[in-house]
Amino acid sequence: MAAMKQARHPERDEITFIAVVGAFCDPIRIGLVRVLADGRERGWGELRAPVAKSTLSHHLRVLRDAGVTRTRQEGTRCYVELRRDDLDARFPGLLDAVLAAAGSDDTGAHVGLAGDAPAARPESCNPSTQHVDGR
Amino acid sequence: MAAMKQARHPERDEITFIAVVGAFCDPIRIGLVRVLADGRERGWGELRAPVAKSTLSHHLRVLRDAGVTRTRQEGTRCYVELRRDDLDARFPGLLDAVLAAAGSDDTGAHVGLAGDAPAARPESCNPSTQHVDGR
DNA sequence: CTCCATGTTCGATGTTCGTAGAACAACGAA
DNA sequence: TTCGTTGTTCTACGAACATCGAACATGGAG
Repeated sequence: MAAMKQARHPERDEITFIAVVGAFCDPIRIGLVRVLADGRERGWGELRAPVAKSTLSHHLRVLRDAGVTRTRQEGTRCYVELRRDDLDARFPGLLDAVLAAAGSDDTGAHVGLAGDAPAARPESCNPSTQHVDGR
Repeated sequence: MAAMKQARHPERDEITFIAVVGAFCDPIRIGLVRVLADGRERGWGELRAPVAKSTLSHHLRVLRDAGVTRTRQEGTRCYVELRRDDLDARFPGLLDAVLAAAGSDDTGAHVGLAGDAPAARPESCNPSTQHVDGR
């Protein structure tokens, strides 16, 4: 995989409030959480955020270390998903309230999935023009 | 009052998710919010936090600027209270979820009111009898 | 008016955070 | 093996932040 060592995820009981809230403090990370809010696992490559890949990797690490997401590796790819079950068990209602609040405020709207807003191209595997959009 | 200029509080509609979550990121501020969670207005002097008064002033300002608390001045004293109504209206369920989460984690436990906290204040006595009955 | 108590603001300091580019590591394909 | 893809880690830098002490401003008490 792109990562040599599989970062460890905190156990459910090791998830702390401060770490979780800290993870929610950044618009990029909130956007990522919102993208993952439907419960589906997403590939790294699907994620679209207006930052360098190293920065995106950093944010995903913060989310993972806080126990907000779970990262899985398969071949050269990484897949990320929300740890909704653990978060709901640890802090009941917190995730839902945060998602609702962020949604009503449209926080993190500049984060999305590959092929969304304008003319959503359902073409999944299309390695042609992979130009970095940037905004 | 101790403050020459009355800082303005954001209107309900001006409260943003990021500002609120940012205010919740610090243990001291979470402790303050927890102390105010019972809905009662508290005097500045009642608050007990392990920081310098200028630092406490700073944290109270962050909370106020974020729209989390409301500060009122009377004479030389300041009184602070939680803007629960506005927060609940703006972000339903968020405050309750945060309070529950912080409570279960005991985040900000080192913040309290005059006349309770078990440790760390052997000789708190001030000339002026600051006896607060407390709860 | 002159102290004194109460907070705010300013200046300084050390730390954390978000960000990006470059180097690196691991897997799949040619 | 060599190359291309995919992420992670390293390093660096500027901005933001938490913290404190000192100076200041305001209102009440004497």
